[in-house]
Amino acid sequence: MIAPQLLHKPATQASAVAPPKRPRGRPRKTADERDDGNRRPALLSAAARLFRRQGFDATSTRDIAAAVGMHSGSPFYHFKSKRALLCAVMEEGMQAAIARQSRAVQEAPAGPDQALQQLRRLIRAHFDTLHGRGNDFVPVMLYEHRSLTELQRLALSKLQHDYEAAWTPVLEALHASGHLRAPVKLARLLILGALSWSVQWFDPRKGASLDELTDAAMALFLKEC
Amino acid sequence: MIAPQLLHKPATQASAVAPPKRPRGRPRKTADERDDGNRRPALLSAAARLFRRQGFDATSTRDIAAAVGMHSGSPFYHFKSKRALLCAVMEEGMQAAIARQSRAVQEAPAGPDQALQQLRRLIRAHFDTLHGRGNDFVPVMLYEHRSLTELQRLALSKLQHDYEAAWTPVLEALHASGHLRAPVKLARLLILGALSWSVQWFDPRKGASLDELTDAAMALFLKEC
DNA sequence: CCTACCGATCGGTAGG
DNA sequence: CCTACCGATCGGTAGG
Repeated sequence: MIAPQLLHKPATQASAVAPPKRPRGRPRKTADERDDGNRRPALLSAAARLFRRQGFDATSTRDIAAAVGMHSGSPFYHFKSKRALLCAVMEEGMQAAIARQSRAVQEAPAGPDQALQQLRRLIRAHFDTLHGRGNDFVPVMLYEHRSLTELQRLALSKLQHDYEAAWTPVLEALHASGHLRAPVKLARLLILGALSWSVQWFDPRKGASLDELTDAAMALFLKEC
Repeated sequence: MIAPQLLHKPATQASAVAPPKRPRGRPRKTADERDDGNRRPALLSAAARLFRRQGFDATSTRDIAAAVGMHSGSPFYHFKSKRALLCAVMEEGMQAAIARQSRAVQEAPAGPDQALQQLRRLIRAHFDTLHGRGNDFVPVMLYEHRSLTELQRLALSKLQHDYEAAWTPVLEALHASGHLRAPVKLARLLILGALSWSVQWFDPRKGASLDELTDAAMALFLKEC
């Protein structure tokens, strides 16, 4: 019989540098039950931040390990390759972006200018995805798409399609009402490009705010009517 | 004693692999007179193509050397580092782009809608710079800006500024005439982004042509009036 | 521009 | 998740 208090971690512990002691006791059966399972999100976040700042090739797996207090070989316990880690970052980012996007669109109030409000919310949600605090996952995808294998690209293309698909009905409505003159398909590509390119120049600490950016984008793409 | 013929290479020789014989005769004095002086443009073109396709980090200097039939150390005879080669590619690309752009703007006929025609030509010239045959230099700049040193970025920023500056008076005229509603500075950033992002999705072999793309962009950004 | 080479770094792994 | 390590690759250089 094991004393109950031995099943608990010590209260004080240098959590960032020293590896936490493994909890002992009953055997762990599923991956979710493992204590080290919760290092995976930290690994993903650190990788996203470093990949965004330095690029995929310029970031070593040793950099990533060090950023979360691991030793050089340990990331490969969680991900079978550096590329798999990159792909996981992108998938995580796209899932969060899709969730954020559909939340935003659903909040748009019904009314005569509903499509306009929906577009505004899509644009604003996109900027949040790119420039929100800690949102490095999707910018990594925009930059490092080329570093994936063909198979990984295929896995991601469904998520990308879902993300972009949300724009089509809104743009079609705006085209029908005369707010948008360009062909819908090209308009979608150009609009998403205009917004996404902001990762190259937008600095949250100076210049326009995300709200002002959203206003400017709306004014640029839409006719008054 | 060694038979003289053993000192000569065999007469038949695969020319792509074997290095060409040096011309003999009078000594060469200036760099321009050297036979190898004309290998530099080939090196730049090969580097641009490979950097665009594979990325800067994923392309080795050995890849580049092989693409022009050199041996692995020889590119460093022409460029003092891999980064210097990258920077030269970008400078070359920006100079060509600026020349192409000012040619295009000057061709615009005077008239009541001159600013409209100038914007159309700016857009079309930008697409040519990104998607014209052999125009890999500027796309490399858009992708690999991060791989430069701080000093190199500084050297390039003047060229970039000159390129972007050409858009401002045109956009200001269109703003004044009511064709453009968004603030000029943000409009310029968003427009250039929309166009530049096309390196991610445009395929000259299918879908819209560059002329159709230009039409769509004009329709997207401008009001009828 | 070639030959021959170096030092450093990197992704990844075996075994515990 | 750590320890200890490997094979491969890479940018760059000395000397000719």
